Amino acid sequence: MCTMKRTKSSVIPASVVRRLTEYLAFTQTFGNENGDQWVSSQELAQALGLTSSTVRQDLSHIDFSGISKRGYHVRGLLGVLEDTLGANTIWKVIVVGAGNLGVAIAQNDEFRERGFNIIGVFDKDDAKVGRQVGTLKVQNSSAIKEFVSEQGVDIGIVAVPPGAAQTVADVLIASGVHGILNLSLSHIITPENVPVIEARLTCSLLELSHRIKFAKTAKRSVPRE
Amino acid sequence: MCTMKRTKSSVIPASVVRRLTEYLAFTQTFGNENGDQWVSSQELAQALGLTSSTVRQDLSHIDFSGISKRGYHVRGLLGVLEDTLGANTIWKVIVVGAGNLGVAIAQNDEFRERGFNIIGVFDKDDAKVGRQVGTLKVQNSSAIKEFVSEQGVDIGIVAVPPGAAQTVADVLIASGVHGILNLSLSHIITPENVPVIEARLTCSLLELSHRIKFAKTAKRSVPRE
DNA sequence: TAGATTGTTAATCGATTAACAATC
DNA sequence: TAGATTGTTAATCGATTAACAATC
Repeated sequence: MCTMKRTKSSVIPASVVRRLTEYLAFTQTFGNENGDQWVSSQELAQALGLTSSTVRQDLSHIDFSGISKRGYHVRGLLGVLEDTLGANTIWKVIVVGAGNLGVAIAQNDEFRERGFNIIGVFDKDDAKVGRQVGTLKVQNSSAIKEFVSEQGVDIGIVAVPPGAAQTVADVLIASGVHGILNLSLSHIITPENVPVIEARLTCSLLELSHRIKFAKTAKRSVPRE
Repeated sequence: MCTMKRTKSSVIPASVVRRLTEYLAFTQTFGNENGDQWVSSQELAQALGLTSSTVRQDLSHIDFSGISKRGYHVRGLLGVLEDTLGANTIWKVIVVGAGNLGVAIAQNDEFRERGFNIIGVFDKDDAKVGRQVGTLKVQNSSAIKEFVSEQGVDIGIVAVPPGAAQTVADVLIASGVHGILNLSLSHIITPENVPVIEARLTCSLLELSHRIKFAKTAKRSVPRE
């Protein structure tokens, strides 16, 4: 199913990778909805609020060619995007922090369906340890290290209160995870070989809050073609 | 409590606003932890993986001055950041989509504590309508418009399946919300006067997945001073 | 063939960093 | 005073957009 193509140039800029995830999401629904074989840079741009130029630049980073006058073959594009983003890889994931958010993440089937297989939930609060979360039981945070190395956990999701985030991240890194998704309010610093993605809802809400407050003076950055 | 200062230049770039939210988060815990009166651009930079130059540039966008040899007064900085980000404003928020994620968001006390007051949860699935979510009952999506205009809802959080996201957004916009937080997989297009922030966990996980897969060739972008 | 759309180069724009005078 | 740290200007770097030859 997944051809062993590699990306053309070795490093794809983060800004481009972020948009690749959007192209993937769009292409997936696009294919389903109207069985179209082809999608143009123009169409992609319009759907995602970009210029067609940006789309073509972005897609030039992956090892896949469009065809003049037609555009990009939808299923082919889908396949290459999946390869590039690791969307067809099964990852072993644990969640640290069994608060509201952590529990919700752990129970969310969507992640599993997309290959992010949550196989453990941890909390340092004894009152939460042992609780059932979907098919899993909350384990004590002291067990993280052993669990990660025994199970070969790839990704740690950090969903703890701000003060504890860096400490938890340090444990995860020492335990051997390959990447971290940070949902906690405070920034996490990791060594070069452990990428971290910050996905903090409160920060996003504050950004929105600012934009609303100063909406009159703000200019949008979404071009229409 | 909130001095009526305004930002210096009318528009703060989105990249800067995003970091302001991080400065805020850091400053809040920094103040609490070690009662320090002053924080330098150097310290902020180190904590957040930036250069001190970036920090000073960023802070030059807000109407607040540091003092040579000492840095920035922590409480003062905190106040101005809160003003700029609207962190001391109470917003009325509704959640559309009562799936796992939507329900988790609605029940998460942290948002309420930070001024994002969730006063309604909606779903178009009759099976979910009427269910209790914390102190709220899930309402039918058909009631969104009336609810938004009557209650003066400011922010709509979209947590529905990808196909439905734009439709839901359109209803929210027509109903008069001032901003949208999009948690659904697909991109949302809004008119200029309704800012939208994309906060999609699956996209973040895919970004992480890519970075892990191609870690050897990737360069980190977090400078150390 | 003629027209549309790609891939790519060059131009523009914006964001980050370096450097340093001002100042506490 | 001497030294440290700000605020700001200028330089660099990277990302986006425009333009157009190649091509299907």
